Amino acid sequence: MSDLDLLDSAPVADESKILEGLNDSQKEAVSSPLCNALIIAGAGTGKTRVLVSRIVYLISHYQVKARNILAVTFTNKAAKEMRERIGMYLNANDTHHLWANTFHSTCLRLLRAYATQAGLTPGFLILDTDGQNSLVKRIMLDLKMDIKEIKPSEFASRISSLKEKGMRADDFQKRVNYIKYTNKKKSGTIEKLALVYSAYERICNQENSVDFAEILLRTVELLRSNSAIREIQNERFKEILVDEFQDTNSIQYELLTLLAGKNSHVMVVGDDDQSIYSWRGADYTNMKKFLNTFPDVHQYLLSLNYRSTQNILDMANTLIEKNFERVMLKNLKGNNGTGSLVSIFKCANNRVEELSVAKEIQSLKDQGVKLSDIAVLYRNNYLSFGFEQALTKAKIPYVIYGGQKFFERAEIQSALAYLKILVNKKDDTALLRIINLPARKIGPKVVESLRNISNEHSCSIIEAIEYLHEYVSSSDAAKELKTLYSKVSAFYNLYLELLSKKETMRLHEFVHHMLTLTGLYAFYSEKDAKEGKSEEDNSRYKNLGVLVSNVKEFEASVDQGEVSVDSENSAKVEDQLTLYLTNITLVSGGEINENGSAETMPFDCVNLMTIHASKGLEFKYVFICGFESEILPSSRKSSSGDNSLEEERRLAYVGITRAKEQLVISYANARTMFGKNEQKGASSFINDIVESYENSKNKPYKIVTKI
DNA sequence: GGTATAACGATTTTT
DNA sequence: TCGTTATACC
Repeated sequence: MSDLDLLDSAPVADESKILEGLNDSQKEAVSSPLCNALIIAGAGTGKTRVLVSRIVYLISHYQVKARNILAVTFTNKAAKEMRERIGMYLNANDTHHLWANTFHSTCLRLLRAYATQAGLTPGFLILDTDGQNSLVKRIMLDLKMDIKEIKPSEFASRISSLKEKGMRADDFQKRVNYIKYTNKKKSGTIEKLALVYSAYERICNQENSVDFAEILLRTVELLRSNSAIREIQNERFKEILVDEFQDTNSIQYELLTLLAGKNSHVMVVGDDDQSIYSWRGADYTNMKKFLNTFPDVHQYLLSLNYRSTQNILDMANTLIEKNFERVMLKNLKGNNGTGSLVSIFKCANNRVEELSVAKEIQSLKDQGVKLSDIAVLYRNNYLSFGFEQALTKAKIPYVIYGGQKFFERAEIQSALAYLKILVNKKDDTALLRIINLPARKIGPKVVESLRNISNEHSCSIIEAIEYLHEYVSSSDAAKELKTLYSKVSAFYNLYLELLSKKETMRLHEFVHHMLTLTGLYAFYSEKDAKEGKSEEDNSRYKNLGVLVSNVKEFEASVDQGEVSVDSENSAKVEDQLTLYLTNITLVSGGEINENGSAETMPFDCVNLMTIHASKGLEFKYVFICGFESEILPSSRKSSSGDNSLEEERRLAYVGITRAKEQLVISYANARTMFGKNEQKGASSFINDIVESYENSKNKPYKIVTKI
């Protein structure tokens, strides 16, 4: 046993303290024996607290070593929160050894450690959604497909969901052949998809890049096929905990079965009533599956709600009762008293709705309510516009969650593309983005010739240029190739210079240098000027500067050891730039402020967001707007799941259960949308609730008419 | 290689 | 309605 291991097993917090303040059912779950367990945790019932306490309990009571525990979440935000909360109980060493991460970073860590065995070249990069779309587009154009008929993004997302079902391109091709054989018609689209998928798979391999779904699928395949590696993980992960289990898809489920060994235990926490991502592949029936397939699953139910008043919970309970496909029926009980009645604003039209909500917020503000305690939620992003206007008019500050993300901006993506080709010269997707940006007279003709060479030699475009360079320096080179090289030589020299400079300076200095040398700074500041953008207001030039700051901040956090450079299994020390690029595609935390750090609002303001984005959050005052037919439930039929009505109901349920003290539900009888005037009226969900309380004297709501 | 014009299409979103 | 995007055309 090493010194580290001794430290590792030292008890950290005393047991009574961990269980202190928990209610009986929470205590039961936290102190569960070492076994497989399913915790069904209703909204606001302290699910994260139970998970955190359980981990601490495993270490202090069962003497499980921190390094033998794996906690998995869906979002980085949730992972970060969990690590922070656990960190308050554990010593630094335990916290360091514990794996508390998203599914994707967990898998990525394994893939980095076993890159070769997984069929990857170390240093592979992650292809984000934009990159994926542009690659699919490139493929479809090459295959002479009509990208108007089928949008590349449509195929891209279908490829992702195939991967999430564990289906590879050749599996899919076989299935398509079978369908073609049995059902002669209507196979056109899927035949095309099969072609695109197989080309996509091939190019990703060539370019040494993996998309999000690939990270999971490759890990599953690695563990499936390599029993030695699988056994190491089984040995290591004795206790596995999963948050938001209702959001797992089939590949994630399989991953869990592969990570858990015969002697491991899996504890999953979830709420089927809050499953709102099935359109993205999430399958809450995994909860039932878990119960039926894992051995001896203990079940725990948390239904005491610490968040909301009983009136709010009654609304939620009444609504969700209409769902038939629930895994576990639960009725949320609160301990915060009855509270005030839920208001249903019945508005003449959307303008009235917007003004009424703004007016109500104004009066809360006048009562001294903190604006950050207020949220305006809506089903669709485009509904935010009217509320923005009304709030602006009333001079009430607000933030919108989930606008355009910093790293998705064109200028940032271009800068990153330059960085990517320096780390991974096989990344043609990145190269094609910037080979002629800023313009350097490398048009489609030149690019085509380069791609012909790269196809011939089955190498990347940069490698093709390298090859050209060598060939041209030899005496009797063909004339066409000489002229071709002369057109790209300036770019090639730039590439070489960047490559060598990269090694001589600090990363953020290098990025700054790169932006100057490539001419991106000049290019974008000119563009800003042309469009009359003031230097300050979100100019692209400024954003490039923010990128440099962000890199600087990243460097500082690496120095402080905050970013885990995995020391176990893999002895390889990652290139810092690779690490940065991976980090921002996988862990980019949304908005970034002018200092390059994760954004927190410096002043008090109202929160505007979709109901989806509000999951996991809570606010004292919540307005759910546009609670109308065709909007909620949405009139659009989902492509895959046919239970869309139940999912929409769960979505409304999630919205309602965000509110702690006061809830306003509003709808408009008439709405101008996309220039057209439409009559909509109350959501069927409102009608259902009203009907349920028809003969009741104790209605949890009141209807307020606004004209 | 940049600009004008037409055409399109518009749930939800994390990794 | 409004923003993005592909295409045609200098």
